[in-house]
Amino acid sequence: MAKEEKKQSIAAFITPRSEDFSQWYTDVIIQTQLCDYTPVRGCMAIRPYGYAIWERIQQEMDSRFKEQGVENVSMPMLIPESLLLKEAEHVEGFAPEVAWVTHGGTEKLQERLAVRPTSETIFCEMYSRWVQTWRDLPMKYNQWCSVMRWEKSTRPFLRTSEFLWQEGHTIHATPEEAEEETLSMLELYREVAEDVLALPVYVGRKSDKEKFAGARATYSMEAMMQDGKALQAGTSHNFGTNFAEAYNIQFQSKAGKLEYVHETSWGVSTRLIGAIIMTHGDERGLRLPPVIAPIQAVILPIAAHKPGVLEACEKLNAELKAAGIRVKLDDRDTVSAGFKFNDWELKGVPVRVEVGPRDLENGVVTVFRRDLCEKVTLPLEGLADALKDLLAGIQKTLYNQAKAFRDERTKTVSNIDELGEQVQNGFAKAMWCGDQACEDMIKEKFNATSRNMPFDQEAHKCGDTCVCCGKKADKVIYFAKAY
RNA sequence: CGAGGUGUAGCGCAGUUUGGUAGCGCGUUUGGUUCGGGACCAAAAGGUCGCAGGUUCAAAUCCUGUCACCUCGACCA
Repeated sequence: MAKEEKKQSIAAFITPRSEDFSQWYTDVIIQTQLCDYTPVRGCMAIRPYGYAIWERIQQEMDSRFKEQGVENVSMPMLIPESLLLKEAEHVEGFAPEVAWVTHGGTEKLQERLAVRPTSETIFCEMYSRWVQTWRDLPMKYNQWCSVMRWEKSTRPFLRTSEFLWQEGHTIHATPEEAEEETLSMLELYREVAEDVLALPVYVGRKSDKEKFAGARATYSMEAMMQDGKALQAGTSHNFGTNFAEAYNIQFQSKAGKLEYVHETSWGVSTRLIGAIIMTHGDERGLRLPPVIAPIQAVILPIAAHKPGVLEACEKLNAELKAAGIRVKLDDRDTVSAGFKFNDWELKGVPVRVEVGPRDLENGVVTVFRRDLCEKVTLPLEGLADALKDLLAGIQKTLYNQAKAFRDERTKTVSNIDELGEQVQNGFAKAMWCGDQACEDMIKEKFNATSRNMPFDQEAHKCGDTCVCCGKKADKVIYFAKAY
């Protein structure tokens, strides 16, 4: 009976995922100390454990950017109103969510300054000064920074007023190069999402309705959360010469002619952390993919007061560290082993290595893998190599589980009723005529939006009439409710 | 911006209907016993009840206003 009570109190730490997904998410992020609410409306504080995940994502992304010849820069946080206003579509898209600086100290400013919601405009302005000739091209710059958008409703990591991200901005001499850049950055994002974050994604092109304000074409990767809703996890835009014309970014070509540059931009944000939580988390809390887990393995001394236990743990700690595993020895003597088990499971550490007197007698350790919540016994000898294999296996398992879930919840639909039903549950793959009126109606009826159109349309073709209006249709597209 | 909800100790809440000494659980601190799945005992610290005004002998409680946050919409990179 006492046991039952205890069980209930443990369960009470997190709202069951099955009961209330939204509350589960909030409970998990707060209790794992990834972030916290602040006195600033819609803005969160990212705590050390959450920021460590972001740093891992940054490292993985940044090294790949650099391999692609992208260089990092830093642009001002404030953008003069006149500069922001130069490209009409862009302004219209962002105006409702811009925060303004109106005063410097006690003096009212001559011209308001926008807190950047994104930095296309300032990059354009600077590119127009920096580029002269075709020999200067391409220019491929990126910045890691925060931006601010005055969102009406916010959720930690998924949509906050201020958020951390990277924004890459490139300019090219030809449309072909710009398109190639746009697609190769999307591919880079897909690779990081799937191989590093274990997030299966659908990549494809956005409809005109859903594309970025001022873009000729927008491509995205879309992940499915455990409630069946879509999360746009990264975007890559091809602006053509749209911004170049508005901001007068010209260069002299080989033929001696003045031409506009072809421009791209692409970004991912701390939203990816939200995606990891909502994709891999379970009833016990987080499950972090080993590649980005700040702590990959935690060593837990059992009966630490018994002779030899702590020493063995310290030795193992040094060995695993030397082998390149991000390991932590939890030698707190203020909490029980049972508490630590739950604590590290909540925090999603991929493996836990238990070292107790009984293990040491037999020259083994007890290893718990967080993905399957299973315990296995491994020999102490050569443990580092065994753990590396195990971590690789966990990475794969998390990806496979997420992919199986997504695939199961993605269904081809052929009429509006089927679509309406399917988007309650997951992604609907359908044929679409290309008319925005159909997207509007689907949004109106089911609160679902088009996500993107797969690149290999022929391979995904699933009919020839529009899911909404029934007219002739030649586009395959995914619909879903989205975050 | 619309609908609903919540503001009382670090956290979670009761108390508000019917005004009358500020409560409970968890956590924290100290000491002791424990230690292979969220330990136990004892003692202690901690709150101008979101904020402002009003009614009253007396307000966490009633009235007016206001702010913040949460959920669901609407809006949206």
